[in-house]
Amino acid sequence: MTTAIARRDAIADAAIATLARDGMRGLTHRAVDKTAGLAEGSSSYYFRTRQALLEATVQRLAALDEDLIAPITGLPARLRAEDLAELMTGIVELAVTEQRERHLARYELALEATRRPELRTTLIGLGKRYRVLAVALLTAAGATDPDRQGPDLVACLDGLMFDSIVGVREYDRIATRRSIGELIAAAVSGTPD
Amino acid sequence: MTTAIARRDAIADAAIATLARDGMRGLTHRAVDKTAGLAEGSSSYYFRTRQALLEATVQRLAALDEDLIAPITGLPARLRAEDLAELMTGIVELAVTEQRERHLARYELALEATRRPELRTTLIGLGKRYRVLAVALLTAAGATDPDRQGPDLVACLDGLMFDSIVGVREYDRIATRRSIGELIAAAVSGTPD
DNA sequence: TCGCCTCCTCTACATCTGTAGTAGAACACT
DNA sequence: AGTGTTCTACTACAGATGTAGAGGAGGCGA
Repeated sequence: MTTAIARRDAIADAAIATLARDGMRGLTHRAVDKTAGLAEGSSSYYFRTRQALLEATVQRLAALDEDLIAPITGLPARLRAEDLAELMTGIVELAVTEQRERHLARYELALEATRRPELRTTLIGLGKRYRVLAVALLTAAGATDPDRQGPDLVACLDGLMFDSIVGVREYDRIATRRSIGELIAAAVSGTPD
Repeated sequence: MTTAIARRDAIADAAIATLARDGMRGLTHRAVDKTAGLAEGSSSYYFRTRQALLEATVQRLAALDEDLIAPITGLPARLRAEDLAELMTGIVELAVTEQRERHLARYELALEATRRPELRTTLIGLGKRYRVLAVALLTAAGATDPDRQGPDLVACLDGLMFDSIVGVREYDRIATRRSIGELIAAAVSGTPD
């Protein structure tokens, strides 16, 4: 049975890779089979409908991200703004380099979720996870209005990532570090209302 | 002849609507015909291949955005940060309400451009347009490093928009206005290096 | 060894899609 | 009016796709 789960994960991983490479249009059972190196019909057997395949893919995506988020949740109650900026820069850097594929798939699925409620609930959960984390971190860093600034920060970082991932702008760690530092500094020593 | 251009624009508009409603997967010649209220085969006649249809769609998108950008370029050399924030808030508000459809299509095409160089060049041009404008506006507002902060600001605003457009977060003008004000304030009175 | 059951692969099939050819309508010009 | 030309719409067709069922390989218990 553990093999079946592994097989399902492998298929979901192949779906992520296919999604990143060929987009939503290229995501077919047959393409996933090929990417996974499995016999034709395999993904169609494990996920009988395309909808089921998509749901498994978002869930896999959420699980992968969870592995990244979990270690961070247990941070100290107080945090220097510089350390927070460094942490965020690391996350962004990872996203636009090693995990580029995963995030491309996430953007594809985010758009698809516009039309599929079942995907939306999973993605909303994942988004909330990030936002709660950001609020906690900004609170620990002494932000002026973390409940608003947390979600904003997540959205801004995602925008910067999107730009680096789909745009031409090549990634520049120094500039990114400075930009993120500015964002966090604005939240921490922001103009109080 | 002017009719032919109008017809092409109408088809491209229908393609944008189709893209927003059904995604890249739902963008077929037949679906565009139906959305445009034209006879089957019309879009296939004007844009023989799907690639041609996609190219026309991004170009139409760029033209529509240009109508929005052009009036702003002739702004005064000096600008108060508050006025800039107000301007940007207006643009974002427009994007997430009336122009939601258009921006959904833009995100779809941005992802597709990952795989199609012909789309990429047009979208890159459009992105540059926005970035140059942002640099000019931030310069006029007295930002500390407009060449970096301009593109950053565009990316951040796009991230906020993406969140409002595909996410659950319902749009809140007051909060958005405050967030954008903070972003601009950070750029203007930012920590000098 | 035999029979059974689970898991997987292969195959079938109806439908959809991209693309291009063909025929007719509208129009301009003589 | 007649004729040629351009524009538009319909149709054809090969290939891809979603989905599901049939068949077999391989293990497990008796």
